[in-house]
Amino acid sequence: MLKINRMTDYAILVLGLLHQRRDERLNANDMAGYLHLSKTTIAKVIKALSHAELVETSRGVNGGCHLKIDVSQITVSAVVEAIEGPIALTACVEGADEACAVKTGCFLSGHWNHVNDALKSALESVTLADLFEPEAIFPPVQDTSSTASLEPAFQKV
Amino acid sequence: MLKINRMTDYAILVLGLLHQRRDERLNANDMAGYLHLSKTTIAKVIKALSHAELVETSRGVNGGCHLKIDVSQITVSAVVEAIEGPIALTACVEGADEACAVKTGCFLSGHWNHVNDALKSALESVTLADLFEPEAIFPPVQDTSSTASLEPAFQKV
DNA sequence: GTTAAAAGGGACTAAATTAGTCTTGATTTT
DNA sequence: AAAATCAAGACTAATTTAGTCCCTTTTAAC
Repeated sequence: MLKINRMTDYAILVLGLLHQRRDERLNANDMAGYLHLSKTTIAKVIKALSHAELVETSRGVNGGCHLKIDVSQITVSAVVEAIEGPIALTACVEGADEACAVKTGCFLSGHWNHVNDALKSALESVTLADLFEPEAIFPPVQDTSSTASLEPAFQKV
Repeated sequence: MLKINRMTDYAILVLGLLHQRRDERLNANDMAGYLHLSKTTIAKVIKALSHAELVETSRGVNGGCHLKIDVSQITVSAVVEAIEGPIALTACVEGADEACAVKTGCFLSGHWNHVNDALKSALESVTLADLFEPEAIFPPVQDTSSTASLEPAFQKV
């Protein structure tokens, strides 16, 4: 159905949370509480975001994670690529994980690149700031301990 | 990885074949031979294309299938939608198969629509004619019987 | 009419992908 | 040292996608 996957959804939530609490340093456990996701899943997302240099992490006691660049500079495309790898509609597209086996001589060769580029720039034209918009992204939470009071933006199926 | 799925690939091959041999009426069996795919898989693809009114089919002896409209009027988006259903990056998007469970009050609500629209128009801006281009799409085949001499444009993994 | 060749529809199985968990190791602060 | 935290990667479970099969309907040819 040409949809982004769940992990990418989560990543956007994580980035939204980090944006809202951008003067704090949140660890995976905290985020899990806020977002009602398991710590390990959050950890996996953070790993990818860190790898893509969208967030900065620090280990050890009081370690955690914060945004490396402002959400106005993070495109949807960047998040998708951070989690799902290069955007490549088909194996025929340059930059695909595994090259199309019949590339040479394939009658579609090259044409998919156009489609792909169009798609990519569509995703590049929207930043997370556009996505989140003005005010109150997440309703403020008083108690960061046991039970978080925040509903997930996307329901866990 | 945000890729179109295999069936959509096949659909594009089928449409390419129907375009090349547009004054014939091809049945699933013939196409299977040309494209090195199983008859049942082709049948499935045709079913969807027929449903989307991209091809016209006729049953019975000497039945088969041909393009309903010219490839210059078939967008990549139309093919994707024919096979994979409405283009909806997330459940938050209007027209998604199953609505986002927390739509009301979801802070991302509406914003995904922009992203999705951008993406959709990217896919709408390219027709199959653009994809196939000028000449010889499929190398001419002399013998339509047992062994087809045509390589598949996408390798079956 | 009967028969054979086709598509239509839908259920089912198998394969592939994605999500989620767990375990072990490396860092860093107290 | 000890505890908290991220890093890496293997592993399992869940979900999705691909592919097959069976039975029905239609239609041309005999």
